[in-house]
Amino acid sequence: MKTRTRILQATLNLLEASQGVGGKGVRMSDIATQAGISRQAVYLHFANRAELLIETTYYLDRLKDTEARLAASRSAETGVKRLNAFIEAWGSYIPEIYGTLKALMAMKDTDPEAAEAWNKRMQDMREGCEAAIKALHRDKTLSPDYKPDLATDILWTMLSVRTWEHLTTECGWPQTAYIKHMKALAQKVFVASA
Amino acid sequence: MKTRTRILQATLNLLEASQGVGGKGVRMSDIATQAGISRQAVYLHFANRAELLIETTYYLDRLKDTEARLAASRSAETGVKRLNAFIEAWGSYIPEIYGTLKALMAMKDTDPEAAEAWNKRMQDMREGCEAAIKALHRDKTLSPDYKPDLATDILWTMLSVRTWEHLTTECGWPQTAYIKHMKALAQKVFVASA
DNA sequence: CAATTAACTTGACACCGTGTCAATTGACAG
DNA sequence: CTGTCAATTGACACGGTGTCAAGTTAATTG
Repeated sequence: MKTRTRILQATLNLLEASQGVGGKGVRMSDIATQAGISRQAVYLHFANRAELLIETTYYLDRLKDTEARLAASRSAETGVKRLNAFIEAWGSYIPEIYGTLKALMAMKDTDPEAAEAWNKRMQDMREGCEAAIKALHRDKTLSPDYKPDLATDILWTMLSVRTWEHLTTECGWPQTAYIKHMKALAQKVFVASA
Repeated sequence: MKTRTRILQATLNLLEASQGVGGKGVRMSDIATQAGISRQAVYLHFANRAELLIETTYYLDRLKDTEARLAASRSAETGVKRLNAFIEAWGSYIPEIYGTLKALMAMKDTDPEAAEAWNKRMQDMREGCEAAIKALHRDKTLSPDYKPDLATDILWTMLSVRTWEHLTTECGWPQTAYIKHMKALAQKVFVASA
């Protein structure tokens, strides 16, 4: 296994682990140790912490095959099915990548590159929301209370990582409840009542 | 003006200002300079950065008279009015305290005392949500789709600082839109359709 | 008036984590 | 044998927090 990959994998392991327990920041030296190399050697592969974190998210995407997951929602026939499939896909994806996303979120406040990477990811996610809302709109099943743009903003916010974090961590919802209630809520809010 | 108060006021000014522009962390030395004293002197009044931040939030509460604001929602006759009054009161309060809350949020990830202070605040806020939902429940106007506990969780999440942050910063909603749409959304989700 | 006390100042320093640099080692390839 | 690549070691700068000791200043009090 290439050293670069070992570093990425080590980062992933540590972010995953620290998220559950202490939650305190994973250091470059921790990552190096876990990867079995010296701290300085990490910098032979990644310019800085921000770059490493960003590359780790790409590595994760490859591992989890993000694209394939979202394909399901794209092929749904009706707008309602598409909305549900998207919530299911994205909602199930969050817990798998949460550790890494959390580190990126923390970093975006101080590092402009991290902020950009984060924004790009969230913008991609927004497109998924927009597509689901537009599918409803074409089906004439979008609630007349909302124009597509507004509905997209609200859905995007509902499905944000922060919202997931709040419901599962602060409210203690199990993952299954999150998916279930989010689907129901989206239905109630966005789908025109028959 | 007592030095302690000057420090608190300086902290407030800087948090308010940095939130709008750079957003980068306000340092102890910045606060000291702004208060017109030496960096070390700050530690004569506050044990550490976390304590200073926490005390600053209390200072803010006193300045803004938080209690009085929430009184309005408590005196509403109907559940629906209470819900609206609470959204109005809390929703208008957030932008006034956002700078300070943001600093506290950032700190809670590393400092256990800050985490506790944050949780306490959010728990207080949750009580406001719970009271509004219970008022709906007593009026028999709570949507049959939700038990009070579940509705409280959802309202609490909807009105969280993170949600406000997302809608105003990421989606670019003006404050007026935030209040308007939150009221409408809460109505739609929680109030039983006549 | 002299002594004390509280609030603050200055300068120095330890600790941590990030990032950099120079010199060195070991392995493998032509 | 020589060059090169990947990694190692040790040292160091920087920024931010927090601590400590010694000195100043002004008000308080016997």
